[in-house]
Amino acid sequence: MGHRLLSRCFGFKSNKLILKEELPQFNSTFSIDCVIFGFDGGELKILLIERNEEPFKDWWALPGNLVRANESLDQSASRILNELTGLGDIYMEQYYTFGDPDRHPQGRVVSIAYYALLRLGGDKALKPISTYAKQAHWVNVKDLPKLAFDHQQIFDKGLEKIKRRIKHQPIAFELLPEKFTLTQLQNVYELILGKKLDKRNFRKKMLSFGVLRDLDEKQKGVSFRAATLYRFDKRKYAKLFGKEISF
Amino acid sequence: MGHRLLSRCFGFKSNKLILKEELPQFNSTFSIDCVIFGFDGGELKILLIERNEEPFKDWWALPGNLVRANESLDQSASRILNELTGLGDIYMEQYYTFGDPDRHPQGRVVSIAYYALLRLGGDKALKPISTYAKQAHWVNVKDLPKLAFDHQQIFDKGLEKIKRRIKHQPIAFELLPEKFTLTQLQNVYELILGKKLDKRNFRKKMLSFGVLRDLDEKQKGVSFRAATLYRFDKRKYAKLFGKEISF
DNA sequence: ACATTTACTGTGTTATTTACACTAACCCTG
DNA sequence: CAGGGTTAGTGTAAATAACACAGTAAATGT
Repeated sequence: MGHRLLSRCFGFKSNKLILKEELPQFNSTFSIDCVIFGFDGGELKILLIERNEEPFKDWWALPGNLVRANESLDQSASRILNELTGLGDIYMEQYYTFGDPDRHPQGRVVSIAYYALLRLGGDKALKPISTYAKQAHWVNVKDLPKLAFDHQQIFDKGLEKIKRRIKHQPIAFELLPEKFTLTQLQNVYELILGKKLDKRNFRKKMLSFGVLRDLDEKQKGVSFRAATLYRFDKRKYAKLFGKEISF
Repeated sequence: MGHRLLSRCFGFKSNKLILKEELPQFNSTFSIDCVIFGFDGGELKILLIERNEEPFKDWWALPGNLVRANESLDQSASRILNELTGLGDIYMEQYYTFGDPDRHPQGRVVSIAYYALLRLGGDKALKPISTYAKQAHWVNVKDLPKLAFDHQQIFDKGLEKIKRRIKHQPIAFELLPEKFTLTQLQNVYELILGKKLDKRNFRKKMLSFGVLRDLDEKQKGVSFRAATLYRFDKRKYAKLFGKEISF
């Protein structure tokens, strides 16, 4: 068992009393919780599950799970997302770890939080749910139900993080289809930053970074003037090295 | 024991094979590692310990320890810092969690990383070291030895984080004494950002934020023209709400 | 053709950033 | 006490970025 090794390697004396007090591993574990943001062209949503197990049975919660013995934290987060959505190769980022001793009513569970960003195609089906959840739903971030555990806090911090990040990093594109219009891009910024932006200034600035490729192609299937489509050009972005995008 | 409860609450079936594969808590725990930055007026340093235990006996490492059963992560980080330096009420911030399955040779140890910022008075004695370390030293960040475990990676990420943070948040003052000169403040920015800044522009911008109080007092004990002393004014900073400092 | 809806465009004003070099004050030494 | 050494302290002009603001163009549907 691990405690002997661990106590030695961290220099604790092998006094059982001290061990019981100091070492948490007999009654603890770690999990991943994910704030999975999705954008469907109009609303910013996150994926919530309805729990089918105690504690917090029937409550809504962030998708999460225990970390397996042989997977890294990033792998674990990807797996959780994949198990729910069937998707892989999704942008995810670890942003904070929550570890209050009493955040979980049944033991010490330290939870490492990730956010994910993806685009919601109209037909994106969720995979069948595993036993611990009854169902999963995309919920508008402006209309969240009460959440289990400290998940409201985890969500709040996640939203705060992407607010900061979108100002300097090209993460908005993760929420959009490959081809998008400038208006859609502006929508993403406005939803995440929580404020209206001036259209002309937004377009001027965004184009000035030189990271968008004009596709010479128009939007289709809209009942009004079609907008031109753009694509985010990773090569051009890489060449910005040093210069920072800033909103 | 916790596994039963935990497996239930996360919806795993109580099948021992599955448990062994999926649940890590039998051979795992979590620790805190701290990048403790100190500024002595000239150099930016971090506190390293020389390990006295396997693995990595005799290597230099970041101060760290296991999290105790009843303390929060923040409390644990503060305790580790206090045990080494005797100091309390120090600025600390959690910034990333490292959890590769093989980052620790003797078991799964997920480590939550914190950075701390403090000023080094000339006479700041370190406390006697506990059994797991032979000694602790302040080491210039430009001259770090090879570090144990993945501690180089943990340090790198910590430095990266304070680089970002110092641009928008008033953390530089944590590294300085209460009364400081503008030149000292500029030194801190230059050391952390890793580049020279223009003196006149720096002073102009810094003063324009209106968060420094001119103390009508001069530096003492220098063998040249004495500079005026300033203090960071938290009240004035609080009133900036919304407006952001930016370098 | 007309109404409706969204795409698209430019300029003047103000604030911020940048680049840049000399004098002032103080200490120390001879 | 004069002069050398060292750091403190100061201003301006030019370039760039930020901001406020409104009307025409293009496509669709009736």
